Amino acid sequence: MINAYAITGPTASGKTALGIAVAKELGCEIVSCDSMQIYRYMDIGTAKPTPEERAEVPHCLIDFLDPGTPYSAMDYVSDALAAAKGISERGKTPLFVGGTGLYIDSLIRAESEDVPKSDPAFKEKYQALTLTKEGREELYRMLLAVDPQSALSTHRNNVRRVLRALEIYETTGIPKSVFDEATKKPRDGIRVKMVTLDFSNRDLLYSRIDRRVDEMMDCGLLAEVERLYDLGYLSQKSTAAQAIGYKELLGAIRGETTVGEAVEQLKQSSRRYAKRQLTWFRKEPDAVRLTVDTPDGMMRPFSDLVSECINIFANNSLQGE
RNA sequence: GCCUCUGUAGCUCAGUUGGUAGAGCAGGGGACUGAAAAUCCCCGUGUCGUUGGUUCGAUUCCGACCGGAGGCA
Repeated sequence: MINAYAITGPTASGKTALGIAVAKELGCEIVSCDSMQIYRYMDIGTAKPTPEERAEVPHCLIDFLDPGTPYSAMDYVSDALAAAKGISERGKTPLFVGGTGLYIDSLIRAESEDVPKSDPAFKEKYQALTLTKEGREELYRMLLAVDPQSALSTHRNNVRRVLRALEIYETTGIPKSVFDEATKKPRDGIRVKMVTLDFSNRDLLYSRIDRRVDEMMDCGLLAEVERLYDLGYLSQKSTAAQAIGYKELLGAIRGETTVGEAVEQLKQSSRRYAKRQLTWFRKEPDAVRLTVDTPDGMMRPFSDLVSECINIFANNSLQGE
């Protein structure tokens, strides 16, 4: 049994600094849980921990792929489990830090064996149908016919999910809803105590996001995006091209918008992303919520957050144990 | 000082031939297991600037006042 900790929360909530401080106190090594920090060259825009920060505490699952290399939640699970195992065997505790909710959940919850990999060729096959409303309706009807349970829990407009469910049925003959049953249980072999950072005052979160974007621009985000563009990493299908910050500034580099407009869009995309993250983490059944701000709209003292987080991790009488 | 235009949701504006109002954006809520920083769903009550008048009834018509923009002096 691997015992591990996790710190999650929306972008700009202070996960990175808190994680490092807690890791130093508790003798942890950090396993990143971020779908974009895995890529090299995307440093400023992903708010990747700096080399100095990474020198303080070992980090893994950062900076190990070229942008555009396909990577999935299941790739993350196997990489993260391997990393956690290694840390655990060295007598340390893995501390997962990051904001990619799907990755964390996939790691924590059980998975069904035999779920087929996602195959790009399958998407190609139905590409034409996804382009029209009639085609999308047809895809949905196909799913309804073979896997009504998944169809009913998936909106007909959500083409990605409809396609994925269809793919699973076509390749296995078994409805996706059957495989999904397995994910309701916790994963064997690992137990994760999770703290999610939360704000009582969202205006504070949003002003932190706005300020951080300005700081990223001051640190040369535009040049970073230009470099990725020149290296050819921001093509249509690339993961990097869908990353917040990169996709907005790409428009400015191409002359479609001004840099000022792109920065405003970037801020807004980040705010919306943070909101989605809050929605996700709010629903984590066993996570302990750590409110990082005070009622009058200030961040709580960092040392208080560190000690409170440590207390939560050290407390063995959590629910379900 | 006079004239014209204008004041409706956080913002930009529609609209009501008089029966207390609706779009876009912003914002809020939610879903989510092999693309997830992705993808998708749901949500619009606001002293219709203030105050008198006409009217069964005014946000709508009339007057005055207050704020804003422009023009003439």
